[in-house]
Order: sequence, then structure tokens, then C-alpha cells
Amino acid sequence: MTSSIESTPIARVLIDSPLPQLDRLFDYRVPAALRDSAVPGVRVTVPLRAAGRQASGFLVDLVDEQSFEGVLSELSEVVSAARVLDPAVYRLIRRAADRAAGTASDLARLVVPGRQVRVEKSWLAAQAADSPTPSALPIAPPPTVAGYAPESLAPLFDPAAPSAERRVALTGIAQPVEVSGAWMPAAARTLAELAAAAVIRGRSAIVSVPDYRDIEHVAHALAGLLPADSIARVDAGQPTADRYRGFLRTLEHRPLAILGTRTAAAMPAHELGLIALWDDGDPLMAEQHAPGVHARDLALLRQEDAQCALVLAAHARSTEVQRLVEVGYLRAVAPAGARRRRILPTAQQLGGDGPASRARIPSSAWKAVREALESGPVLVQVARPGYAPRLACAGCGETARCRSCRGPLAQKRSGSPPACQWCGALAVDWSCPTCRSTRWRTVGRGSARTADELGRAFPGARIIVADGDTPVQAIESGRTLVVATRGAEPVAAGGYRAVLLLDGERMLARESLRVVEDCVRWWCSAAALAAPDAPVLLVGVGGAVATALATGEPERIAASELADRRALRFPPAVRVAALLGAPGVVAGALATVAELDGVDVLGPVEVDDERVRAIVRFDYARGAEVAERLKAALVTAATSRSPRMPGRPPRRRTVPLRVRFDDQEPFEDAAREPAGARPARASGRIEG
DNA sequence: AGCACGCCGACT
DNA sequence: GTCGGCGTGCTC
Repeated sequence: MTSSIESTPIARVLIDSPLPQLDRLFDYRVPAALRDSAVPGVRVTVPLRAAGRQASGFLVDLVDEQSFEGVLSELSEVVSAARVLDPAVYRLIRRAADRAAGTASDLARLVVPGRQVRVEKSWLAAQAADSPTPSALPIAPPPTVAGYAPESLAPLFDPAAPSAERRVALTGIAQPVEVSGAWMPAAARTLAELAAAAVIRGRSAIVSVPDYRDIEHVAHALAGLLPADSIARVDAGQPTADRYRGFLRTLEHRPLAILGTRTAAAMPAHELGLIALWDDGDPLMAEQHAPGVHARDLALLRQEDAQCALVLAAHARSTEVQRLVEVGYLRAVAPAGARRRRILPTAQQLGGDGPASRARIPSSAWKAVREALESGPVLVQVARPGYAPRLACAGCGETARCRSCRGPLAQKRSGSPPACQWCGALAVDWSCPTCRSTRWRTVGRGSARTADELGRAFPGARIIVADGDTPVQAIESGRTLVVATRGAEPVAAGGYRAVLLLDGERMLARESLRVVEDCVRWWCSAAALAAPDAPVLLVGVGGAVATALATGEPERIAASELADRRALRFPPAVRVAALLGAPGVVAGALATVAELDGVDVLGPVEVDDERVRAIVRFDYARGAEVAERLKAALVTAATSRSPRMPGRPPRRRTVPLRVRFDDQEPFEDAAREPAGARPARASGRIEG
């Protein structure tokens, strides 16, 4: 704040509008009546263009001199005293928006939760009263980070250490642990310990995880390390009021452990000392709202601004993190003792023609499962939920489809009627449109069918199915076979005594740039739920991937994947921006960037009657220029009317231009399933 | 997005 | 002479 007493202060305001042409700061005079309440960070109302037309926004800064040469309007209103747009957060969203040709207000809407008047009032009242003395820290002995060499993590908590030492790619400990009565992946405990270590040193810490289950685990571990008033949860899963309450707490001037999902790295934080991100390769870490800034990029930008420590932790390294390790931006840290989790490829050879064979389990794996079941639960990972993921006509073999929407039919459980995977409609008296047959047969095996077959193969074992439809959080010890879709595996007390990864071949067959990465992540995450020394068996996968998994070196897979992408000039070796819009508009936008060095263009290709898609590829060094030019193209597209035909439509709605940076999707589309097929549900994770 | 400004056709 | 059509451009 630099307002002098004599001069009239000028408020610089970020207007809450998705229009790219309004994505800058607007100057307003502060009327005398608002002199005290108009402070940086507050929500304000301002006139825009015409008197009477009110826009809402955030007061970003107070300055002495206007930068706009013209007559200024006056601030209309200060909405509340809460300074919800923290200066560091504004710097972050400005940079993130610039990097992705997006608008700061789109990001502000994502990062600052909607106002809850009652919550805000009580918080402001509590702030005005003498703030209660924070609980004494620590309540427990100062936490160490278990399982890692102390010297490898010491630089994280030493602000004087070179910044390259303070950014770490951390490999998670691949086994479950018990923390005050609850079993969780060891990584959850590691994140909690890192956060607590920062808070106890007087610095705030942000922990960003993919989903709700991860939040629960880390929260549970944190509860044993820090007093409750040193922990703030900011995930979207909780009720709006709680979420806003948690958000407001991050504005307080005291060190906090801030725990949230993918936008957590954009939360305000007093004296930010550490950002820790779990599993950056999980699709949930990719923001879908415009401008689609990935949690990893948010964390990297925030680290740069705050000069804090950064931990990108995962079991399986993403190619993006691998790239940052290779260029020396991140320092790789693995658990002490270098105990690696080995995932053993198992020959496809099936044992005889018994029940295990029908359940497509090789004889060696069958033996391992049978032995493991004697001492505790066993995990079986499968690719698909339901009983039969696909149905086909018994007569001609054609895929059975929904009568109304043409979606593929599947069977949820044994004996249940076929249902459409798209619209959910039941196909009660189905008949084949090609050969008139009324009989169908199942194709493939989902979790329910695998469970049925395993139940027969292992009589006496309790069978539990865990998938997106029937989520299961935790498994007690006992003779239990857990059949789970990838991503939905529950944590077992004491760890699984064996983990069997089925359907590997099918998972790898998906046509996508990231298949290998995704599969390795799914397998490593499941493997990390095994008890130490329990066998982890991967069925039906060979080659270099299997070899690297067998030696416990999944980073080698990331390195070779990245090398492939370099050769092909695919992300993350380069950055990409996908353009979608009317042919003329896309061509115009491409023309502004095509000439730049280190930039090339794929397409445009037709998407539908009125739109084309093109992909701009560019070196990291060209990012700022490309984003700036594409942003200008967005402004042009938004402000110029479509050339109207002399004919009918009075005001033809123009096809908007869409620009999306660093999105994998266009590369996936290029080689996706048969035309008309919809993308499968992202994962079997629990929603909410 | 809205909304005002501005430059060419039919009206009292 | 003016009213009003909608293309054009701007928003502190």
C-alpha cells in the first residue's frame, strides 16, 4: 500500500468478467467515503462503461497516479472488509493466465471461493476481536520425515540453501503404514510430516493431492502432528460454508498447514515455506475449467514467486517431472535404503483348464495368490467395472448397441439386463439390427465377473468388489480377495499379502500419448498398497516396461518415454496449444504465431461443419510470445463480429475461438477408439 | 457481454 | 429536414 495522505488514491481493479478484452486492471478514484475501507484484496463494485452498469471485481492495488489517461470513474462500493485476493495469489493467477492465454478473472473465480456472507461476518468479527493465541507448537515431538535420509530433505527447511536444492522430485515409500489407528499409503504420512516440519519452523505449508480420499488420509496424519487450529482444509468436496471458512483461515497471519486438491497451490498462505504435491500424473490434477492450468504448473509458478521449498511426490514419475529432473530444475530424492518395490511380470501361460484358467490367471500367480490368502487380504486390479464391459450379438458378432442412442451395451452384474453405457437405458428385448438375432453374448470381464470367477477358484475366501460404483475405503485383515478397478483400490490393514495386476495388456492397448505413463502409475499405486515383501505380479505385460518394473526403476520408463516424445516433438518435450474455432478465425490466429522460431503447426483439421482444430507446438522458450499472440487473437475474435451474410440471420451467433494450452486431449483424440465412441470415464476414483 | 455512437434509407 | 436501421468499438 503506497497511498499518501494528501493525494487522491487510485484503486486498480480486476474486473470479474470472462471477456479477454477486459483482462487488465482498471483505474478508479476512491471517493472520500470509501477511503478507509478500500484496501488491496477486497471485493468491490465499479461502474463499467455506462453509469448504472455495475461490475464486480477485486481491488488489486492502491496507487498515487493513474495510468489511464482519461477521466476516471469512482469506486461504487466496497463489498466487504475481507481481503480475499491476496497479493501473492494475484501475482500467481496473473502469471498463470499469461502463460495460458487465459484471463486472471477466470482463475480468480476458481481460486477465491464464492462469498458466504454469514461465514465471512463471523470470521471478520473474530479477527477484529483480539486474535486468540495460537496453540503452543508442537503438540508432538518435532516430526521427522520417516523413511528418507535426513540430509536429503534438510535443504527444504533451510531458506539459505540454493534454490535448486529446495525443489525436489520425491519418490514415495511404496507400502501402507498405520498412523494413529488408520492404515494409509505411506505417502500420505510423508506429506503430513513435511507440512508439519514447515509449520513447526514457523512457515506455512500447502499440500495438494488429487482426491478426497487422499485428503482424508493426509488430514488424519496431520491431526497427530499439529494442533487442529494449525490445519486448514480447502477442498471443494466439503460444504460451501466450510470451504469458505477454511479459505478465510488461510488469510490469517500465522503459519498453517493448508490441505486441498488441485488448486491448493493457489491458496493464500502466511510465510509460505513449502508446497508439496502428490501424484502430479493423476488426471485429476489437470484443471478442466478455463484456462486449464495444471496443478503442477500452479505449484511451480508459486514456488518461484514465494521462493519456498517444493516437493513433487509420486510413486511413478511423470514425464513432466522427469523433464524437470533432467534439466536440473528438480533434485530427485528416493526413500532411504533404496528399497525398491519390484513388480514381477508373470508369464501369460495359464495353468491347465481349472477355474483359475477361466479367470485368466497364470498358474504361478494362482499359486502365489493361494499362498498369500492364508496370511491376509489379496488385491486383484482389473481394468473395467461391471460384469461384462461389452456385449455382442450371438448370431453375427456385431457389438450390441442401445436402440435409442447407439451407445454400447454392457452388463452390470451376472444375470442383470443389458444397459446402455451412455444413456443408462435398459435394453429389455434387444434384437440385433443386422441379423435379427435376439441372443447376445458377453465380451470381456469386468470387476464383478472377475470376482465371481475368483470366488469359484478360491472357495472360502471373502470376495469384495471395489470400483467407482461401489467404493470401499478400507479392508480389515483376513482371508479376503479384493477385486478393484484401477484407482479405486482400498487400503488394507497391514498391506495386501499379494497384489495381482490383471488386464495389463488391455490397459496398454489404449491409444493415447500417455498410456505407458498411466499404466505405470496405476500399477505402482496398487503395488504401494502391498505389505513389504509381498509379491506384486503383473500379468501379460513384457518388454522394456516390464523389465524396468521388475528392477524397481519406474523412473527409467519416464526417461525413455520422454526421449520418445523428444524424438517426435510431443509434449512435454515441447509445449502445445490447441485452437478450436471457425476456419477463418483459427487460420488468422495461426498466422500470428506460425512465423516464430521454434514454433510449428499441426492441422487445421475439420471437427464438424463449422469448426476446425489446430495444434501449435512450441519450445518452452517461446511460450510467452506464443501465449501473448494467441491472447491477442482471442481478443480480436471476441470483439469482431462475424462477417454477416446479406441473407437472413439478423445476428448470427459466431463460433467462439477456444485456445487451450498444454492439454493432452488433442493428442489422445488423434488416435482414439472407433468413431462415435465416447471417452471412457476418467478413472474409477470416488467422486466428490 | 452490453451499450452507446454513427452513418445511410423512408417518413410527417 | 428528422427517425431509426444495425455495423463498430469501447469499457477506467
